[in-house]
Amino acid sequence: MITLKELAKQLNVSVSTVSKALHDAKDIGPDTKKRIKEAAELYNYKPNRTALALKANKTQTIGVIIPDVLNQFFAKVLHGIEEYATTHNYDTIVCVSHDQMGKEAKSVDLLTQGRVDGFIISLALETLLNQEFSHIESIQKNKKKLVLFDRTTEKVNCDKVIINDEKSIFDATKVLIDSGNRKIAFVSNIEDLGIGQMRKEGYRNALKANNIEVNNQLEVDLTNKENPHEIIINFLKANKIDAVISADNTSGLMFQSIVNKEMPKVSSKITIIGFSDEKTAQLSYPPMGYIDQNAMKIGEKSAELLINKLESKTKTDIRFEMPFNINIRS
Amino acid sequence: MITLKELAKQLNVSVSTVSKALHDAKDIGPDTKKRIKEAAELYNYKPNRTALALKANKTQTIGVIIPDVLNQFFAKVLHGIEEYATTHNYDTIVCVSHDQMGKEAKSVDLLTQGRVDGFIISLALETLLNQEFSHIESIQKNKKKLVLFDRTTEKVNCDKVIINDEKSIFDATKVLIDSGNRKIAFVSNIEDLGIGQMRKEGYRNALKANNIEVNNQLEVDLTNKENPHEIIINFLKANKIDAVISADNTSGLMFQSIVNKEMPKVSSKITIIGFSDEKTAQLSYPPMGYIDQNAMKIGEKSAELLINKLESKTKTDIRFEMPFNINIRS
DNA sequence: TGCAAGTTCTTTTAGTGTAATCATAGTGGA
DNA sequence: TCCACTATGATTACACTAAAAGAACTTGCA
Repeated sequence: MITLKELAKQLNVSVSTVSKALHDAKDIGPDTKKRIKEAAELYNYKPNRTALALKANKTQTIGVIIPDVLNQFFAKVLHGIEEYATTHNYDTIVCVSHDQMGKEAKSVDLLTQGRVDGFIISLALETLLNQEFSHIESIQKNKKKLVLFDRTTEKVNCDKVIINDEKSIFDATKVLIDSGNRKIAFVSNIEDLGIGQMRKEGYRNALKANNIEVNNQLEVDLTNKENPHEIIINFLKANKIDAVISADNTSGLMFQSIVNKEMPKVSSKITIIGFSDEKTAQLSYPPMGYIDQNAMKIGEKSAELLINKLESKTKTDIRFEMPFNINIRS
Repeated sequence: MITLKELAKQLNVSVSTVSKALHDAKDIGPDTKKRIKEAAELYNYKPNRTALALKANKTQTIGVIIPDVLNQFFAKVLHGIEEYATTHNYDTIVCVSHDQMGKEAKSVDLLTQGRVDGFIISLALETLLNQEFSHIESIQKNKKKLVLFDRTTEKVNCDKVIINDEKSIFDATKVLIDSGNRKIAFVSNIEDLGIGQMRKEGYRNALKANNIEVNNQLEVDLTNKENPHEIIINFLKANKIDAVISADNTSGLMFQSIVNKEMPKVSSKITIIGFSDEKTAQLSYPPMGYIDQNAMKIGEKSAELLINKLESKTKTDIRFEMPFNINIRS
């Protein structure tokens, strides 16, 4: 952790000579330059990033605020952000809002004070319920850049990376219908989220579009339930189903395990699709179908949009809709 | 983002007066103090953290380097770190090593240059294989503090938070034996990790300690296998088992789903224990037993150790062994 | 030969936001 | 009048970069 000053002293030149030499300025003599560079190498000199940040008023750091790191979706997005940021020479500071507006606002506040250049945020549930965005708007007031993803709002103008939740479930349901399934159950443990509602809409709309009656007997709500297994078992006893759509990334797994146990003879014939990925889908047997939201790409895209704004490569706000893939076992 | 200077100009006083007033220095007149504080409130003045960092040579930031964010264990540890750090007024910069030594070293290098005060690291697989720790040692050379967790090494002296992998599996296996199980299978998809080996040792030692013959026919290796389902199915056909121990946090789930399908009549009688948590265990039916490593607490403890060092509350290196809990369905 | 102009290298200065130390002006009491 | 005290201001340092200034030297031309 040697500084320019110390290096200069060692070499008996001024601080600025060292600085210039290391920046390959043309007005420094070739031998001086060489001498200085060698010394810098020797002492492993690296400019202090804090000092650079202060001088340039640019921290090369992105603030990420997500509702939850334990959720696979957000973890994957974070992963994508981290990867893109690192390769573009930015650091990533992570804050978790726990879906609480207060924590979200506090994180924004803390990071705004010269800590980060911009934010990538997926809004807390509470923020969306209250429709209270003043803390988010303060980001822009303070001239920081902002990208929202997944949990966004129309009330704030900024870059956004969104997912067409309605369409993804619509399409998945249609796939099931097209393969001849009629009695399609809908399981969800995120009925309390807006995206949960939109996904349910997608399911219902797909049924309607194919002249299948919507029957809320087939909609299984596991949200915050104590006894999900019992609910599913009772449901299976009461209803004969062809296929299952899961609105989240875990209840499909649970469903499959129970179907296997309770109705092993037909379980292979019941197709289950959830929001998941290759690896997780493999955990169920037979492997679940899954809607891949490309979570990592969402992270990468968000970071890309933000960094482009920070480096003035784009001026206008971009609304990017991430495409999704539907994979089912054949 | 108003600065002291601007505030001073507004109020027609000097910068230092404002600074002092806001710090409640006793040598500032009460009405001046009040006037300044009101203005600071009005303009929402907050000291610039970068400037503070430069001045105090303290960033109030922790660098966390983990092999993978998508792994539930590391995500939980990160969560614990973030939580403890936030409540103690530290930010958390996250880097992912992807188990590559090069990335780990680069992250260390980048963050060492005045970016963070200390590190919390779980070593990359490659680092452990190569037994090459110079980049880790450089942290201490640069007077930064260091805490290692889970994937640690005896070759570096620092605070450590460790898990007794051997004992956790040993105890879990013993629980199974004590309930009368004899043919206990061992499944793992982390045979390539040191902890995977230690866990297998724990399993074997428990068998030996209870006079049960170790039979490597019962040890199922799924590490990096293309067709894990097939392997498990074949295994089940060839061996009649009483119980299963999983060395990782996913293969147990897969096993349960397959057992349900292939042998529904006895599947309830086959107890499966893996490394997991309440919520994940619930995804299998019947719910898996699980060894809870208290991952979040590992994160909290690591952050606590680091921050205590940073704030000179402790001097000596601490080696903390995190206790674990074994939960099985009754 | 002498000196201006130009070239090459190096140093000085300024500035980023903050806080601690040091300095100064003004007031009131002895 | 002078000291002590109060209130405020100026300076410095943190590590760095960029712009401007300065010094030393060479070149070119009368």
